[in-house]
Amino acid sequence: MNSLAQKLQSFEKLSEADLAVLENVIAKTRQVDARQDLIEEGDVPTDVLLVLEGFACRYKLLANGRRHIFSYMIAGDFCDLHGFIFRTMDHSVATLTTCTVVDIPRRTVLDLTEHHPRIARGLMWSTLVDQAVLREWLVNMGQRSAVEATAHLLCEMLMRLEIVGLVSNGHYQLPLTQTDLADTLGISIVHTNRSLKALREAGLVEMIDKAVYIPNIEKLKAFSGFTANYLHIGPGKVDIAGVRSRHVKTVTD
Amino acid sequence: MNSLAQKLQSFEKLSEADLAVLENVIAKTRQVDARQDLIEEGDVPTDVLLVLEGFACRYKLLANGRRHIFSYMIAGDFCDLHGFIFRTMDHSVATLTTCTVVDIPRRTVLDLTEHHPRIARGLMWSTLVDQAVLREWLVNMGQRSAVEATAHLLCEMLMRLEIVGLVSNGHYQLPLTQTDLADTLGISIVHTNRSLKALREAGLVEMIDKAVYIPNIEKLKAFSGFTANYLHIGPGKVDIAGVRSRHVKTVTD
DNA sequence: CGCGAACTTGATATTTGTCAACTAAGGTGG
DNA sequence: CCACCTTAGTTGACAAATATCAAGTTCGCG
Repeated sequence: MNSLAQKLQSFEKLSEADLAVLENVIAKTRQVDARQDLIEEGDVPTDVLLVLEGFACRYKLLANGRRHIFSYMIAGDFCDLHGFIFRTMDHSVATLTTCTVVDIPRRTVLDLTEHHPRIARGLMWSTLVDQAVLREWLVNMGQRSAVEATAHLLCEMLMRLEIVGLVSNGHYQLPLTQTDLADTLGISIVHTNRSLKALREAGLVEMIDKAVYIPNIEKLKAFSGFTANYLHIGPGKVDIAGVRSRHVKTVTD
Repeated sequence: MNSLAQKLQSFEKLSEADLAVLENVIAKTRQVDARQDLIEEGDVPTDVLLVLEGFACRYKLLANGRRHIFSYMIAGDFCDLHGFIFRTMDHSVATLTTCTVVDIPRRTVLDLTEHHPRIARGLMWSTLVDQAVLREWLVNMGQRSAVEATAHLLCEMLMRLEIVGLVSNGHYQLPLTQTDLADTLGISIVHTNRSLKALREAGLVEMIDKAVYIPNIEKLKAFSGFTANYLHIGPGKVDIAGVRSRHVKTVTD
C-alpha cells in the first residue's frame, strides 16, 4: 500500500475501489533534490502536489527578508488541497531532503472528491490534522519559552515520525539546520543554538548531526507541556511492516 | 440568503437545490450570551457548531494557566468541520459577544458532503482559508515585532469584517479586551497596552472603547507588512444588501 | 589546501515580561 | 442616590528573555 492510502486508511476504511483509484493516482512519481522549491508563493499550480517520501516544508518569505516555516511535510504526509481550491499559492513549499513527489491533476482530485466520499473525508481529516498542528505551533510560539518550544517541536516530530515507522528506540533523523529551526520557532539562530544546548545539558535530548535521540520521552513531554491529543492519532488501523509500533500509545480519538 | 450560503457562494455558485438544503440546515438557531464556552477541549461533540452572528474565538488553556487564542470567528463565519471529523475536541470555542449559533447534526453534514459536492468543496475552501489565516498568524508572531503584529491583526480584522459589511468608513467594532489581544499575540497585557498606544501615537489607529478607526489603511498595511492574498477573497460573488462593498478590492484570486 | 556552510560562544543591546500602583467606568445592594 | 465592588485600562520601574554583533571552530568538499 502506498503512503497516501496508508495515511487515509488510518482515518477510515477504504473500499477496494478506493484503493485501486489511489494506486493509480500516485503512479507517476518524480525525484526532487534537497533544498529545491517545489512551488512558490504567487504560483498558479496546475496540479496538486503530494510528497510520498522525504522531508519538505512550507514557508513564506517576508519583505524584510525574514523567512518563516510553518509546517513540515514528512514521509507519508501528503500536501493539503491548497493548490486545488485556491488559484494562487499564498506560500511556498520546498524540499529539505531528496523527495519523491507526485503531481496529481486537478481533474483527478475533483473526481476523487465527487465520486469517492470516503477519500474526500480522508482528505478533510488530513487537512484538519494539519490545521491542529498549526494551532499547536501557535500555542508553542505564544505561550512557551524558547527552550520549551524547542523541546515541544522535538516531541512532536518524534510522535509524527513514529507513526510512519521512522523512529527506532527514541532515535530519529531530523534533517533541519539550526537556521531552519530558528525560522520555525520564530527565534534567532543563536538562541536556537543555546536552547538546544540547554536541552542537551538537561539530559532531555541528545543530538549528533541530524540525529536526534530522546532518552526519556515522558520527561521531555512534561518539560515542554506536550500532549499528543492534537495529532488525532487514529484508532490504530495503520499497520507498518505488519507490526504496529510499540511506542505509539493507542488513543481512541 | 443566510450567511452560511453567502459565504459558500463567494467561492462557488451553488444550485437552487444546494441553497434549499442550506436554508433547511440553519433553520433552528439559538442565542448564546457573551463570554460563554460553546464547546470545551476534551468534549465529544454530537453536532457541528456554526456561528451565524456575533464574535467567537477558539482557544486552548495550558497546564500553566496560560491561554492562547488562535482564531476569531466573526459574523458570517462558520465553524470548520473539526467536530465532524474528530471525535474529541483538541481546543475550546467560546463566544465573545452574544451569538446566534446553529447545531448541525453529524448526519446532516455527512449528507452534505456526500450528496452536494459543491457544498463539500465550499466547506473545504472555508477550512483552507482558516488554515491560511493560522499560517499568517504564525508569521505574525514569529517574524514581526509586537507593535507590527498588533497592527497586522487590526488590518486583518478590517479586511475580514469589511467582506461581511461590518466596516463603514474605516470604522469597526472589535469586541476584544486587551487581555484577549495579549493572549492572541502571545505577548503580555502591559506590552499589548503599550503597542496599542504606540499605534495611536503614530496616528495609525484610533481606538475608543471597542471601536477601531483606521484613518489610512495603506499606511497601516505598509507598517505591518500586511498583504491580503492569504485571505483568498473571492472573485466578488458575495453581494451584501445588494451593493458590493466599495472598500473591498476585487482580487481575482 | 583552502573555502563555505553550519555550529558555537562571549559580550552587549533591545525587546518584552513582571510587579505594583493607580484611574476610570459600570453594576449592585443598601 | 450613593458606597463599594469588580473589571478594564494605564503607567513607571525593574527584571528576564531574546536579539544582535563579532569572533571563533569544525567539517566536508573541490
